[in-house]
Amino acid sequence: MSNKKIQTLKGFRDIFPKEAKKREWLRSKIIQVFERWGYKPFETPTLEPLDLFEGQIGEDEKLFYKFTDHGGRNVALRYDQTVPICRVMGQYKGQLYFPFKRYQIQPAFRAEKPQKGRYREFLQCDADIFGVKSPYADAEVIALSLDIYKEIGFKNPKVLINDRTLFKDIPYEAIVAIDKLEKIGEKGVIRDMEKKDIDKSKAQEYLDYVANIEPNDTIQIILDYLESYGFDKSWYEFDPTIARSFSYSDGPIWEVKIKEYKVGSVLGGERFDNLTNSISGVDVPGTGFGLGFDRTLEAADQLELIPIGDNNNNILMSAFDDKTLKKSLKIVNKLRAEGLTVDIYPNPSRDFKKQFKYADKNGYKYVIILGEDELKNNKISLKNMRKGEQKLLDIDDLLKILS
RNA sequence: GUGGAUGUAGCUCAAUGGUAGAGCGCCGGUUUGUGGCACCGGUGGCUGUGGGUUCAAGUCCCAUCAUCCACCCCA
Repeated sequence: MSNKKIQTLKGFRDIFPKEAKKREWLRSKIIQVFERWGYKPFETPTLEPLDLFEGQIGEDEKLFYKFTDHGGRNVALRYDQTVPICRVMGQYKGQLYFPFKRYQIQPAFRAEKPQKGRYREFLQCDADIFGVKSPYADAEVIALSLDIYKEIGFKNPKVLINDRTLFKDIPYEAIVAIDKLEKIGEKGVIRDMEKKDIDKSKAQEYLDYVANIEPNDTIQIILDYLESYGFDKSWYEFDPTIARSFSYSDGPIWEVKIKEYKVGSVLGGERFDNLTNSISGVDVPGTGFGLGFDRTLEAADQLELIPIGDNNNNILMSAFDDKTLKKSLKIVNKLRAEGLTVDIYPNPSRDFKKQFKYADKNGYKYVIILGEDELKNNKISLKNMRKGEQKLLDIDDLLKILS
């Protein structure tokens, strides 16, 4: 094997047609729901000044894809969509009318070690409401979170909801540890806290405190909202142990999990009233979520929710030689105008073997043969690849049969 | 960043330290205008890379790179 072989970078993927089709399906489902809820599409640049992200997202700056551009500026690839959209909120303040609802579907880049359900370039679908402090805004985006999973076809999605204000007296390190309760258990959480120099007794105290937290008014409003909207009770739950260790979240926080998908949560959301201010000095409250497209896709795929796109009605027009091709093109044009999918073999050859094989490999149902004989008689032959039958037809009959 | 597993043909994998193989794929033929099935034939490799041990290394040792998994963190 040559050592000159160039391959995709770690954590980056090539997406083949079969996979791309699935992604297309899911993407359109998600957009459909966003649009139905009145959210408007938005896009931000792939590259931003490094300063935008640094300091806003956790303390671990190593995860940024950053470099110096040709003008000597420190730049970073889009790390998430929340921070850039907050930049937008500040930058265009006078031009925006609130409440402002937008959705955004773009790749994000994180230089993490890849593993299952985790890539260095991954697609995120964000939706946020800006300019509304009320918990009803949180309730809306949480309901939206669930509605998307409903629309995709999941039977057991569940949104776990909590409020960061309930944790006001607990240090950040403890919150991070408690967030892992479900995964590592009580003992694990306490061990984790001890590692971060929290007293064992203090750790236990925090844990007990969290276990006994009662839902506050905000949570209650959200839960009522979800119930009124008509979601099944098993689809949402107050969970004081979810913590989403985002440094910028400061109100309701939530994540969506899929019962059968063990990799992790597929969506995470939070209120971030101070983020816009800390980026641009302008006060704009916000709340919303980031949906992990790749994980959602994996989960949907695992549960076989994605319809298998078939080429059942797809057609291959064979190509015989220069003369017949002229006529073939006219026919192909007509068929496509009827909305049919017609592939034409891109290399005319009297040897049809390859062309039929090509049709078979691509799962096409029909092959139209227009060779010397057909041209002479002003007809075409239509072969049904499933049945193996072949008929000699007039052009008009062909149109009738196929459309 | 930490820990573990694995790197052999295009793919999935074999090969007690002793001549590198199979299945699938691909190409050709049985069919010079017909795929999928069947049969026949063929193409295929510096065993990830670099060192070391040995008469002899795909196999043992070290390093390095890559992939996967877990942790960390997150989607």
